[in-house]
Amino acid sequence: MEKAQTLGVRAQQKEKTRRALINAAMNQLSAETGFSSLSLREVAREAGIAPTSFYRHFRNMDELGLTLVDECGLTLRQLLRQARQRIDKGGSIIRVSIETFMQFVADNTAIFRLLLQERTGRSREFRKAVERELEHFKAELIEYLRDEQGFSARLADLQSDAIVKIVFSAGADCFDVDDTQRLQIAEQTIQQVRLVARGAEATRRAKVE
Amino acid sequence: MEKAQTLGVRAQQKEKTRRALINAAMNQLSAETGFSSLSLREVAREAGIAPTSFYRHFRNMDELGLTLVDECGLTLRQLLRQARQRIDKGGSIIRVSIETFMQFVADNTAIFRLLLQERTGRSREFRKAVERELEHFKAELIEYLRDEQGFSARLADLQSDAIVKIVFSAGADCFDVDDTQRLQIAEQTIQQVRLVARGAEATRRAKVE
DNA sequence: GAATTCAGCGTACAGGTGTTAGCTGATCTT
DNA sequence: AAGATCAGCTAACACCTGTACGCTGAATTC
Repeated sequence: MEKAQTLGVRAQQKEKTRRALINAAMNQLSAETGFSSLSLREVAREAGIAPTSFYRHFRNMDELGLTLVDECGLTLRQLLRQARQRIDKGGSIIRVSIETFMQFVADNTAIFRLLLQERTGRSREFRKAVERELEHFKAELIEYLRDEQGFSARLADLQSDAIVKIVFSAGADCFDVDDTQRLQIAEQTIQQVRLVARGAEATRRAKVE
Repeated sequence: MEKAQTLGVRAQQKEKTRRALINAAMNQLSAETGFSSLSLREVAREAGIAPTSFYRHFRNMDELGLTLVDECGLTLRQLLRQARQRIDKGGSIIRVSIETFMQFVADNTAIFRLLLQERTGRSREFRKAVERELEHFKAELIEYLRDEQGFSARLADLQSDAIVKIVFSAGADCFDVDDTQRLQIAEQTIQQVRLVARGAEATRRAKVE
């Protein structure tokens, strides 16, 4: 709002319909259709503008899609960072992080599905974008494992990679599932991550001795 | 061939064009397009039949897609079973299985991508089908861990689930990658699976004492 | 206050889509 | 040998797609 005032009426309105387009795309994603079978015309229709006006905001649908991927990764990372600050007041970092993650998946199923789907689909550019997001998570995890837990660089990397794979994969399991089942999946994921952590711990000990 | 003789000329020819349709779909999948943006007409064209003749073989494109998913899972499982028989003559089961898996991904990128993609996409029916395939792998792994390695049911389940998640996720990392990088990924995956195994081992010991 | 910018619009086009209906002729059945 | 079956065909349909072109009028700039 504050920022919008300095933006001028024109730019303000433009930003508004840009958001409308993004929201429209997300809405249509929540349905059973994947992003690739989303149509420019339908998105424009739902956003309340003429099909041709779409081009005032994005060069094509792919550009919109990449924007969605970026936004999704960003909000998820912010959420997790907040969660980690919360645990400084006590609590298991594994538990809090995973529960936060699962809550995000439940709240933003459509967009998270986009993330997972485009990881393996469509253009190389899309896959790179998603991979970049996953790398962010991995990097933050590595930092934690090395600095706070004192793991070697190699072991921290190996561990982080495995954990990211497990957690995001578990996120995919939450799609056709109700709340109680989701909690079960979260619980199972927590245990699996602890399994990895324990394995890494054992490996470190074996190397030291 | 032997079976085909007893099938009659008509049914034989029908099976042939059915395969042509399946192959056509796989071919078009190898390109950058996901399954959802595959068209009945184009598939029929590549298979060398009229669009309308498609319906003599599948009720719609989804039915074709489900067939593809089933076939993919089947051949992959056969491959892994063969690999496991080979290791009875010595060799690490983890290494051989994962190397076989990675080789499959390299050889059948298109269809494996379908598997991963439809896991998170399109209709619920598709997701169920893929999930069923993943369950097959998990089940075989559980059996091995419980019977051969003596893990408890719960620990075998937890472990298998984590391993399947890691391995399939690693498969997705192989898409935009050359042979040497693929070998690196395989190596890393092997180490990660060993991490999980070591963690499970440590957990078992802790419980026993 | 005049000139410029530009978000959004309407029209139009060429091409693709899934699907229906009905025909043909080879294969199978009896 | 006669009749039934059925894989594959052509023609046609109603509809949706992305995008090019040029206009309008309000916001912005000078």
